[in-house]
Amino acid sequence: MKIGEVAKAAEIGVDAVRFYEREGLIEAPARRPSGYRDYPPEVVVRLRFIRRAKELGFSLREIAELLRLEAREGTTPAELRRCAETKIEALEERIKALQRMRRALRRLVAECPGQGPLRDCSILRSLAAEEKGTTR
Amino acid sequence: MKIGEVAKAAEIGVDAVRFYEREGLIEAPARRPSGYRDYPPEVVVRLRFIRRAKELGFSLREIAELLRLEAREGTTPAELRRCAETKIEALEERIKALQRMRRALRRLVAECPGQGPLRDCSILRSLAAEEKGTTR
DNA sequence: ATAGACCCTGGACCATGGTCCAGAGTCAAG
DNA sequence: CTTGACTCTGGACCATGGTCCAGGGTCTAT
Repeated sequence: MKIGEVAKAAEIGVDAVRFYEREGLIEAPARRPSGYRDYPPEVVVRLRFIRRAKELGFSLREIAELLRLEAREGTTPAELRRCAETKIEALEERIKALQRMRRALRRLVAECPGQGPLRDCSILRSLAAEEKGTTR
Repeated sequence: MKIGEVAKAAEIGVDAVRFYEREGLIEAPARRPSGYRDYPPEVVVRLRFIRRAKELGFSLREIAELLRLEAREGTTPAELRRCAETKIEALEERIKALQRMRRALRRLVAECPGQGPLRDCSILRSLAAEEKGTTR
């Protein structure tokens, strides 16, 4: 596949594809005699993963780490396991924080528009919790 | 409270506080005769919210929208309700995507390091789903 | 064999979300 | 009444994650 084809399939720009290659998120593909990049179709899955993970708020650095896990490139199995577990914990915190935010919004919808004295549905406080001690 | 105090309490830099003021995420505080900004303590909650939401991958624009919801500044109650519901749906997609990713990582931990033929625990595919039609 | 769509490299430029001065004033402790 | 920590404004600068040329080659259809 040519770069324009994979870019379109992954719904990103061709420049982004080349950028990810430079940044080491995808490996440099084979070249045709013309010099054109020639991609295997699997790269599309990888590119879509990158796009979606970015939308979820992961940095390219974090995405690179996830991709390294996927490729099982953490030296030993034990090392890989430890690394994956760290990532799982971080994901869990993130999920919980989003759930708290959702709960606050649900209360806003359920209680507030009734024009009553509107009980506590503070979105602000939904993220007040500190994760001290759990992570890092 | 002086800017250095709120910044420390919210665990961000004083420059960030002034930046958020310029960007309209917090309102310009009263000034002392000296010209020093003088904050009410509540601003700390708001600043912590901004910091945490940023860590969750929200842009300042999105955070501003959430803060507007919190302040019930969506014109009519119906409008506010509609807006909040949109945000809830978006949150739900995000939560689901993170859960899929977590599941993939859990499988990686559970199955792979046993050096067996390692079954399918593709992290890549955990985000393959497209949200077409649901949002927007 | 030529137009139009695509690809190459390299570098300029952009938005976001800040940080880091400089130069000047403020404030609390000793 | 001076020293050191803090604050002010304004502007330069930074990292991230790209986009957008320019100048040139390639490919395919007519």
